[in-house]
Amino acid sequence: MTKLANSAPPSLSLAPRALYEDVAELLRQRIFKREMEPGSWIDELKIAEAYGISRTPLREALKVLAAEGLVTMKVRRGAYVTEVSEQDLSDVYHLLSLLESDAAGVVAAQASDAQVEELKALHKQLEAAARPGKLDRQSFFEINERFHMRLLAIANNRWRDQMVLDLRKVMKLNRHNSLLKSGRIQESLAEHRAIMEALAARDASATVQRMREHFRSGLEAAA
Amino acid sequence: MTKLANSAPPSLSLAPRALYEDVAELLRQRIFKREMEPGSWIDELKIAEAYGISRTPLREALKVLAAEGLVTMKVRRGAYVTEVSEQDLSDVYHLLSLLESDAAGVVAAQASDAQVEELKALHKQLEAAARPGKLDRQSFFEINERFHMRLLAIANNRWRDQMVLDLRKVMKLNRHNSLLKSGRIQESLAEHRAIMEALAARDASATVQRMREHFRSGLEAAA
DNA sequence: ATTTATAATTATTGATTTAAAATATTTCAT
DNA sequence: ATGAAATATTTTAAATCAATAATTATAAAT
Repeated sequence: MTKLANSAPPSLSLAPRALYEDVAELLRQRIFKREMEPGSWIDELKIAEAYGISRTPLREALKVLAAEGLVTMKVRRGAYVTEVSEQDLSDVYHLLSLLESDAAGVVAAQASDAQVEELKALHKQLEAAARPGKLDRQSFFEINERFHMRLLAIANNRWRDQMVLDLRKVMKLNRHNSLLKSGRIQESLAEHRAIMEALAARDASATVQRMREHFRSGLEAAA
Repeated sequence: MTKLANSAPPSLSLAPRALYEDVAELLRQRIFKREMEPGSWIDELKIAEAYGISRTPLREALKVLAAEGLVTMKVRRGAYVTEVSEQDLSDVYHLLSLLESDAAGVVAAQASDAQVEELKALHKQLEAAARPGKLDRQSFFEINERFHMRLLAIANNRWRDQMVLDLRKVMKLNRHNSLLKSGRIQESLAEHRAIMEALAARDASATVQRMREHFRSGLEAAA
């Protein structure tokens, strides 16, 4: 059984977290791993007992997950892992595309030269990871993820960051959750290249457009 | 003192709500009315006592408000009403503009004729409420709100709905929260007219564009 | 005999109370 | 005036109590 009690000396931990935060993170991971399946009810008593905690922090954690959309609460019935329909998936993907494309436009328009250089460097790593004959899928996915996250950070809107984070969590509820199919790495790279070009040219509307297409391709590939 | 206990017969209430939901709504309203000011700490004991409830449902309510961005939680320090900076306000407004404009585009492209007629009818009411000499500000604001909400509903993306709802709540934290200044009702009406035209013509990109401009004008007027 | 409806039981969530841990404040000594 | 220790306040967690929904069993009717 997973040990949950904060056994580390509290004085040493710089950013102490409340128990309900830990529980929320633990449940998140279990949900993503499909150890808890969409549609299945969450038995408070059982889980609290399994983790050796009381129901109070667990219930608070469930409220947090409900706000993220990962679980759904029914009054007097409890919480169950949210089921996402194909429609939901498409809707969420649409919003991710909208938000991240907008972020890309903001970056093209307002980022410092140093920040654009930073993205260029990440893109270069991406090219390297996808070099024909030396393709490293794992690296490619990781760097791709970093690129998107760094772009968002540079766009500098904490409210959007939070929304994108939550939406990505919902996407993870789906079996075919990857935003990037392994079959189309070269296509994806080409799209990234186009985005990078527009970004370097400080052409905001072109950047937005190309990021949208990047997402559109991703969805079609997933369907 | 506000009475909180669900004294109504449970069997009669069609959608029974948990106590923490009621508490969350109550706190929301108090925050919006500035009875609780941004930056001020929330004393769990005092509030629980004042409402005649225990701290547990109050704490669960605070988790919900935290997810909405209305309160901020600090470990071992408790919760305080979120302070929104000018930057935050501008960021949130930007996202509202992005999301609602996108929704307008979706409606232009996919709504049924009946749904467009519905919006036309609302717009007609708006025109009536703003008729020179017979201007009814209160009505205008209400109908305007209904129009935007109906548009969102027709766009039919529950995830976006939720995000817009939360963002609007954050906007309300600000003193100058109105998305529509009373000084520019005629301008606002003209913008609405332009949106309605593009919508009726089923011109999605024009609809998006004009909704964006509508929001842009709103922000400039607020600054 | 089978199916449906109703009543009683059981299990689970919702809320309160109580106990423990951490932080902030105050007071006293240097 | 500054710093340390003690006190008080406040949050966090656990345990207890209450209310509601789900289930099962029983009985009646077709």
